[in-house]
Amino acid sequence: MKLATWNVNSLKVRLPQVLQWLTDNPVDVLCLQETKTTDDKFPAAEIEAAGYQVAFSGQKTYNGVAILSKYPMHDVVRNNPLFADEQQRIIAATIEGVRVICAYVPNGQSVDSDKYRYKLKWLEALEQWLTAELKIHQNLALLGDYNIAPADADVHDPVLWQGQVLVSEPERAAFQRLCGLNLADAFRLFEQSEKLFSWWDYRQMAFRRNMGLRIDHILLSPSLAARCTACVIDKLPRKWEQPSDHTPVIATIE
DNA sequence: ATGGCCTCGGTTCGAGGA
Repeated sequence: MKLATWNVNSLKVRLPQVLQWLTDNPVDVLCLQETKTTDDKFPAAEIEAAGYQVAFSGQKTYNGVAILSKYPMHDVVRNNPLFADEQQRIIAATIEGVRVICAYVPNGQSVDSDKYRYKLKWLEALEQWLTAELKIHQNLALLGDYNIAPADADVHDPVLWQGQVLVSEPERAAFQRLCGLNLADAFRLFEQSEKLFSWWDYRQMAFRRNMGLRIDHILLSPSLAARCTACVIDKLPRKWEQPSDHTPVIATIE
């Protein structure tokens, strides 16, 4: 089973790329973030025509998440039941015995902002909900845009980024608390090259200069981590015309 | 160079992203 996550930065703009990517990478499950579209405008027919079932939770202009699956989805849940949130940032479904949670963690803007405090509260509530979910589901995968680079190895220039949003200690501590629920960062289960990232700013020719961060992650419960044989970042779509600033991450479960 | 880009909504700019 292959599980993937991709922040597409507008599904309306990126739908052709998503369909192309699925043709090239026929994963079983693809979690999308920043669909930026209301549910009535979601391109379900086009995705279904490509052989995927779809569950989505969107809003106008901002946020929005979706799960694309080759297999039926059960017990679909939108948002964290422990956290009242106007923003559509979570959708979950059980697929082939795996609880798949697709998350778009708030960006936080800057460490002194209200948005940052919202981010930390949001992550705390996510931890609480995951604790309950893990008691119910042995096989659980949390995929998405975490907007956190967990360690300096995930940052192109740790000195430049020190203390900044996406990298700050409270955010990293929140990420570690998720790992403390016995969730494993699939990417770090394997030996990886240095300076592999999942996001690059549109400005400053950041992609060409590999000025990136690894902020898109797949966390796996112990039973899934034991069956995980690979986790890779696919840089290719970042080289396409009019790309998302994020690129897909894929985990293989045997 | 305390900024550069992309998307959206909806107008010709501001908000938000990261």
